Amino acid sequence: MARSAGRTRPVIKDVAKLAGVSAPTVSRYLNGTVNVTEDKRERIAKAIKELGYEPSIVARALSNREMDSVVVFAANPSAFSTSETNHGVEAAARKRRFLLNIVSLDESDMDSVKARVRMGLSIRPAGVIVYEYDRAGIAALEYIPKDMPMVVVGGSFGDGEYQVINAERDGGRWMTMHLLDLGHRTVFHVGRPEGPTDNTRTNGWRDALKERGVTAPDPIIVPDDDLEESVKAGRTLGRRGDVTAIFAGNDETAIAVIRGLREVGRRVPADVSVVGFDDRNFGAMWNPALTSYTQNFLDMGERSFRMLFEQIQAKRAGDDAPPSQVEVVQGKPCLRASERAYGDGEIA
Amino acid sequence: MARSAGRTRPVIKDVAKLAGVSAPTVSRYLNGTVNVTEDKRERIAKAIKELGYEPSIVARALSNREMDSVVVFAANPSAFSTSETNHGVEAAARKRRFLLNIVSLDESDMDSVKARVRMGLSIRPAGVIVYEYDRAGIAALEYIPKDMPMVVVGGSFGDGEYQVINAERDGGRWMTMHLLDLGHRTVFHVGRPEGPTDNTRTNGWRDALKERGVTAPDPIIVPDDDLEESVKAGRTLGRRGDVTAIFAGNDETAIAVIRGLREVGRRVPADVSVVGFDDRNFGAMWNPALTSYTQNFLDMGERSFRMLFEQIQAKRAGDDAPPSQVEVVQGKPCLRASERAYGDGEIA
DNA sequence: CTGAAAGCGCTTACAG
DNA sequence: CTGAAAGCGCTTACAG
Repeated sequence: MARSAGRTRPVIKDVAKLAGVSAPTVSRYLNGTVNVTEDKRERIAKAIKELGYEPSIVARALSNREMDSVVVFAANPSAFSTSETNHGVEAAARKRRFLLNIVSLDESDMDSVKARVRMGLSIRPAGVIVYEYDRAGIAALEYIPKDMPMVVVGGSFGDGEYQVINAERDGGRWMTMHLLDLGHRTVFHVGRPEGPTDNTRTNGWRDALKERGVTAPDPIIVPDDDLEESVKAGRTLGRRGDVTAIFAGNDETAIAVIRGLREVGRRVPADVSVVGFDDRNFGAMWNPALTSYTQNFLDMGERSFRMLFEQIQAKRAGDDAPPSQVEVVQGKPCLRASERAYGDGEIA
Repeated sequence: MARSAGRTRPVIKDVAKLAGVSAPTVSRYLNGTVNVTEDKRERIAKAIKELGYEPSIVARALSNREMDSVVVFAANPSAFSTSETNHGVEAAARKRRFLLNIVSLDESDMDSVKARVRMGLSIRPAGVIVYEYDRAGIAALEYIPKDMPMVVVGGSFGDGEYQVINAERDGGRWMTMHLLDLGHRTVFHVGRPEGPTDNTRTNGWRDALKERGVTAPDPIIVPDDDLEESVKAGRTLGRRGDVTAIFAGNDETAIAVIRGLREVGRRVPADVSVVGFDDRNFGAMWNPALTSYTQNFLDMGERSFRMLFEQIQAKRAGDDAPPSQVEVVQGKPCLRASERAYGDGEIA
């Protein structure tokens, strides 16, 4: 547990003195705003190295009225999707020497959203990223000044200007199509509450059925974290003769549904095909190994920062904002053993 | 997607003018460093409210040479333990109006540790929290100045001054004891690579066996994320006649071990008891429902910040640093159905 | 191309 | 208790 000795950090003036130039010249060298003659460049570089100088990002921020920092506003901060996206943002930000601030939002405390956003903005970040999967994220938008570079992650294809969307809806559509392609007449759905955006798995399921011209059965919506309800949904569906394929809103739900199905004597996948979503929670080791769909949140995070950075650069250069854009980050299916073609049942 | 209009924020001078006092007086009111007369207090409070004034944390930071911010250094940023601890830190920090910066470390890129730490320190945070579960975390310590308030999370009971430790080792000991209490002669272990601290599950397993005077069998260490190896370990152990109880280093491993055991014809828990750790990944829905051990990372995060804040306050007040301390955050066992008393096998 | 001056928005001695 | 002044460490017009 060695700790280095605490000596006071050198400042720009120290560098200037050692290099025999003025502080503004060092500043210009650092920021590349104006040309600095070659010999001075060299002396400055040498001085910086010798002193181990690192510019104060705080002083720079006060001067620039803006900090080289992004703040991420996210409800549900300990979800895998959130932390993995954060990680991607941080990695991309670090390359530009931007710091990441995390401000959590709380779905169950909507009153605090405004205060939290203001607190996050109090460092005057260069830009913000809002995870718009839920009401808190959407509420946050209202408090973010219009001229602040911003990108919205994960939400709807609404009227936002800069968005990075994940394949929630596309994925749901894909999984449902897959089941339909296997010959199932229709696909039932056990999903989670939908939230405020339309980029949802459940909508993807609806899309697929609609495209194939089959009427969507009523979806069964189970509260988050209530596995017992999902087991019950499995039993309910298992007792019906016409259920041969189920798209579950996530892997936990799928596994609970399978349990319910078995409790009423249905085999998976022999009698009923069940697929999940997220590819988390160890579905690959399940019996049968669970077919699922995985998303690339790391990539989403990186792309979000890059999209934000374009806006920041344009703003700093005094240019027009880049054209608005929506990037869709595709996930991919993980085909395993929990589903099968319709009619193959007797073989199992 | 409403965005509020961007007007420029009021500064301390605006408040001073409106309240009919000087800026330093507003500052004193805000920081409570010196008494301000009642009538002025009221006028200032009114002006702040009227203008919607929020102090610039950046300007304050430049003046104080310190920002109201904590930086967390953590490798493995998308792990549940990390993000949940972060969440706790953030929640506690927010109460003190501190911001949270996240800087990820990378186990596979030890060369970057120094640069990342320096970058994190470049905002001059009031304190830092280092997650010391791995080599990168430990390496980071070296670059943090001695006079910087710091708390170390999760690591060993080493020579650190301020530590918040989770129940890795205690938990491992508890689970092993539990199996021993059920009458098993010994407990085998399939664990993950141990890392650099001694606060590990595997050490807890050793502790328990030692306390009971039983010689520890060789542990089987499987690489992270290599489930096949764990399945293999299950097969290997299953072929031996003397294996009746296994403590797995986490739930994934436990489930893979169970699979291996079954492949060679052993029943769980009838023939072999298996327990996991972490209580993640849906072990409760497994068949048999997996006995495991859960930790409170949220609480760890909150405690870490509070411990840090004590140091920060002392430093700012010019007082001596608080006495060094180690807080151990206990987890708790989740007893389910994957283990049973030794000798009950024939009943199953 | 480069330096002296002023300013970003606070806080902290220093007088009163 | 309170105000005028100076300073935190940068950057950006403004002259040269």
